[in-house]
Amino acid sequence: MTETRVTVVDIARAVGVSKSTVSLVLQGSPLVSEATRAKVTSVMRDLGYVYNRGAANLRQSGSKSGIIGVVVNDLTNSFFAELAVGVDVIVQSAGFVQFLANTSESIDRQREVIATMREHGISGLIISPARGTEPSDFRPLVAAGLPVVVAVRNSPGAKVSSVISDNEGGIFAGVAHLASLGHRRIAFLGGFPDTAVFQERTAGYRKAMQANGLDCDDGLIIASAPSRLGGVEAISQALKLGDRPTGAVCFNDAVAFGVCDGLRAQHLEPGVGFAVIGFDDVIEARTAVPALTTISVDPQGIGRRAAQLLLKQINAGKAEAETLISSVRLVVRDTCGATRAAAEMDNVNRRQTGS
Amino acid sequence: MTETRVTVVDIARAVGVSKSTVSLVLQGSPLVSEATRAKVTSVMRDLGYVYNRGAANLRQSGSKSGIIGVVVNDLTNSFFAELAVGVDVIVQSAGFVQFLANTSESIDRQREVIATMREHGISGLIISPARGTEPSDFRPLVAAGLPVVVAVRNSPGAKVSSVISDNEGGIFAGVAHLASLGHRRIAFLGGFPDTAVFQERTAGYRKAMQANGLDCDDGLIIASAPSRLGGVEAISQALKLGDRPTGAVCFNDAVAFGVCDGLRAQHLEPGVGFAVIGFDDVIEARTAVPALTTISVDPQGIGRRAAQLLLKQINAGKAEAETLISSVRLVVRDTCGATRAAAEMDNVNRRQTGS
DNA sequence: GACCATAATTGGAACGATCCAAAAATGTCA
DNA sequence: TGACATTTTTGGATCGTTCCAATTATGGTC
Repeated sequence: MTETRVTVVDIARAVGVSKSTVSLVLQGSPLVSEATRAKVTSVMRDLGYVYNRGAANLRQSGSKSGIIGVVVNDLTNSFFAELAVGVDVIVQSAGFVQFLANTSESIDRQREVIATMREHGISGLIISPARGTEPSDFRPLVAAGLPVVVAVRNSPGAKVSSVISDNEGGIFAGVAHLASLGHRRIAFLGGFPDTAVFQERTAGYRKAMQANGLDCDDGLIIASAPSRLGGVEAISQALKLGDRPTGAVCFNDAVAFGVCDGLRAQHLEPGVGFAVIGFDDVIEARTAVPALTTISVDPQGIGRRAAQLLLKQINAGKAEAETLISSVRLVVRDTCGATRAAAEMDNVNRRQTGS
Repeated sequence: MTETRVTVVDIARAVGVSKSTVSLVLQGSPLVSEATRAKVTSVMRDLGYVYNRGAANLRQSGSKSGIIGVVVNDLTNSFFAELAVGVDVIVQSAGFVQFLANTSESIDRQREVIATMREHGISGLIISPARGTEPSDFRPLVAAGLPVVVAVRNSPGAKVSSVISDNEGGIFAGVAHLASLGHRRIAFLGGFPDTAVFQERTAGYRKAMQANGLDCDDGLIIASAPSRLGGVEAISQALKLGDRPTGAVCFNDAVAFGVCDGLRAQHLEPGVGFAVIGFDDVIEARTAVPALTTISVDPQGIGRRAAQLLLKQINAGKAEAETLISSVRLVVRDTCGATRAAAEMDNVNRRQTGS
């Protein structure tokens, strides 16, 4: 029920020094004698003093508030939750705090959230932009000299740093794997074509098809919502093609799961009649049946690297826009047919019943 | 590259009014004329003005900073990620922002994080305390008049509000379900006994055993780490008992998955030779094979209610400590044997091969 | 046009810290 | 002891906003 909060002046009065001295203690200045420092800190503890950072960075020029804004588009997606944790690890150990907000893919909410963060004087921003974010949306931020790092979703054209995963390389590896298993007609399923991630992944697809001497028919690229439902739609469309594909790399794991659902509806078993590869390696990929072959990315690592990059820029005052590409790796499980082929070799009689 | 930030005085000068008038516009005061309001807002936009909230709540007595601190013990656990999202939904729609931090179950980190949040003048705190948090840890917070809501993990003895799930009722329902399937020896597996959650869940277990006329032998309660590994250990211990249990309710889903692993190691199939019920209903519970029967809680709902409770307290100035209990429900899937019993009835020949 | 009520505007003093130049205390040495 | 260097300490002034009392503009009425 202490109505009045304790300030430096209260401390100063109690100790018998000036507020300037207390301030110096607060900043750990070497100018203050050991004796007074001890007295001051002791009294601070006794009176239950809490530092008022708002008042502090009012005086301190610029915004060294020590707050890092983190904006993600979907925190319920464990991919982004991991990302946020990665950021937090670095940010906390650097003595900063994290301001986390969720946009739920809403541009409006994203705008509001960024505005509020700026009002609170964030020292930097890490953002996984909502779909439809324009490069120009970052303009006022960089103009104000605010360090910004874009994570996961690239924003070409915006003059900001970014940390993304190796979308092209990942899909390339997936396609190459299917080709090595003997597939000739390989589809790319899912994703919105108006996103940078889609562009990068289909680029990897095209390169891999060519590199493996396969026919790169654009009809084999079927866009859809990047969701389970989108996957169902994409595969049903793919199976209607004249020269049916025998396998597919998918935009992400959600699409891949949808593709598996769609295959079963057509009495095809993923990994037997049709090979499926996802992207992300979400938790369920491991535990699903059949387990999903997928491209594994390290969201926490991306978060950590984004945070490091941002801190570097904050300390450097103003650095060049820089792009980091986080490597990915193919995790072979059951839906691509590779393990199954080996198992069948082993015992022909297993698992006769479908459903 | 605009070195000097734009302030109300700049706006005032540009428009030709006093800073006080600009301030009134900022607060949406009805005292200012429509004409000037329009001019001011327009100039604010032109000059790219950003409101300095720090300076504002320096003047505004007390801390109506508009920041809600949220502390969770493990954000990588989707349960807590969902909780944070639930909080965010309410908090954002009320015009507040969320300050999210992760403690990774570290008391030290929790202390640091709370201290930093206070320095930034949070208006309230929602916390899922790290293991080992003492009720006395909340003392200075409530003493300072800071509204606090404890979520998920109760902290009996601390004079703070809390939102928890119906641990007792959930376990009661699980035990009752197993009893209705004919089980007589039912174990409770996993969890640290020194936590409030454990106490509540075992209380539900004991009540249900008695209510169903079953022998409530304390030897059937086997504690362990609340993890997959802990589950493996707990079940191996349970199977060594003289009068072996035929089913178990587990502390949480992670333990339940571990129990399934342990059963298979003993050539028992979950849901056939032994019934298993989890708690939480994490995402993997649905997709695992066999799918986990579990007590479903609604973490996002808990988050929302915690946020609502906190906002109520913030607005009310100072309210009584209040406890909300979020209801749970039993989700019957495969590991309890109920669906299997039905399926066997249907077709005796299905699924002969294990593993 | 004088009067009044109401509407709109305005300086200056806060808020709680930091910063700076300058003062006071302390130590050193001839 | 005095002169000087060095270590500690200290009053304002300041950051960008809100608050308050006081001032000025506006409109209506007789």
